Amino acid sequence: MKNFEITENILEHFEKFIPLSENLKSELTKKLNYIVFKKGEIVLNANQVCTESYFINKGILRTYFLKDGKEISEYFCGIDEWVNSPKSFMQRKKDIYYIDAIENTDAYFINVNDLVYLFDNFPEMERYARLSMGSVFGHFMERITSMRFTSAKERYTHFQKTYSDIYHRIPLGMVASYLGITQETLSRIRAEK
Amino acid sequence: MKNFEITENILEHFEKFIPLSENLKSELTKKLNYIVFKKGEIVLNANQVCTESYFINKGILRTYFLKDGKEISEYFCGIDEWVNSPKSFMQRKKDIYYIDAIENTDAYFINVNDLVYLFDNFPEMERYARLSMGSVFGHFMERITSMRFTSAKERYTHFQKTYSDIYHRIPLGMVASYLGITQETLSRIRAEK
DNA sequence: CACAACTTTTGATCTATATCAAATAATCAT
DNA sequence: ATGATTATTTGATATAGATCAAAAGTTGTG
Repeated sequence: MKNFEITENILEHFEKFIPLSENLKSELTKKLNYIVFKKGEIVLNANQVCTESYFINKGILRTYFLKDGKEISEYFCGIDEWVNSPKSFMQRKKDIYYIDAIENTDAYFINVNDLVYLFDNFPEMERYARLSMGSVFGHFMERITSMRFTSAKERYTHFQKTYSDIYHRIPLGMVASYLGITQETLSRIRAEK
Repeated sequence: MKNFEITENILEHFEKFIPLSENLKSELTKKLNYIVFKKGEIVLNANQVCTESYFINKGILRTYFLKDGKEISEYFCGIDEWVNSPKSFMQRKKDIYYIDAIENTDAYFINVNDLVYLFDNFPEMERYARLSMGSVFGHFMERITSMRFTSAKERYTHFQKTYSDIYHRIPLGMVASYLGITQETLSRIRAEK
């Protein structure tokens, strides 16, 4: 039995991009499920197909991969953001990314088959996907620039800005690998001012 | 008078993602135009709204911006790729990016209003946009990783792979800024092996 | 609540790449 | 073609941030 109240904020999220017909609203409510993760819990393992996309209602999920046995954080997602392993989810392939919960996290999720069903039956969902993806694009470009031409300290400042609501809740080591610097360097940067 | 032969390869490109109805084919043919740029020519200036998206038929276009008076290459596009200033084009805002021609370049182009018309009237175009954007996503993620955790030499090798067909036609200085290293370092990397 | 297991900090080197400077080499316009 | 620009290479030094090592702090669990 689905709780309508629960799905309110995610529906509002869709409505930032497209108008929702009653029909689509009810289909979304049918296809979306709700799940709770405990801090530290693995949401997705590497080397398996990511069949669900998660929309965070509370908490933080992280995508990471292993390089020389160490966890490299790829990105963090907080409230009102979608998380999945992009290539894996869209192409139904295995990929290197893990997803885990940095905090106790509540999320909606939708299965890839149900999403495809929505794409096939509600063209406005295609528009939603195009527009919401577009808004992520700019962030990626900024990050690439940030990685190329700024000092460790500037990158940390930039990180604080782009993740202003959650940055203080993420452990230092994870932030360091996200920024492409060592923990020691990040610790010194934090210490200095 | 539109030359149908000219538009063949771009239509084939669309058909990699979506089936094209005769109707959509004819609309696309109507909305697409053709333009030729000479080597060195500016396609788009910074600080003005990018109203056209270019699909390259021959040659190379480059997106770059200025940092401390120096050109920083953002990306290069060769045959069968779309080029525009993403934020500017999608949000009709001014942005910092320039586009110029690295070689004599022939391209189709479409105006943003015509593209919106197509999105509004052909839902399959929304799907095309979603799918083709998705394929760029993976490249962005790889590049971010490449920037964070690899040496200058590895980055150059990665660059040669991702731009295997055009990398040797791009001047060294432009490649260096794309990789986030100095010309001197890149020159030494090239010299060594 | 105590001790084991992480996480963060601090300190001492080391190194890849930047920076500065100048010499060649390639390209372009007259 | 020929000199003027512009791009690339080569050399000498400087430095941000890595690496290695160990201490201090924090967190979670029986």
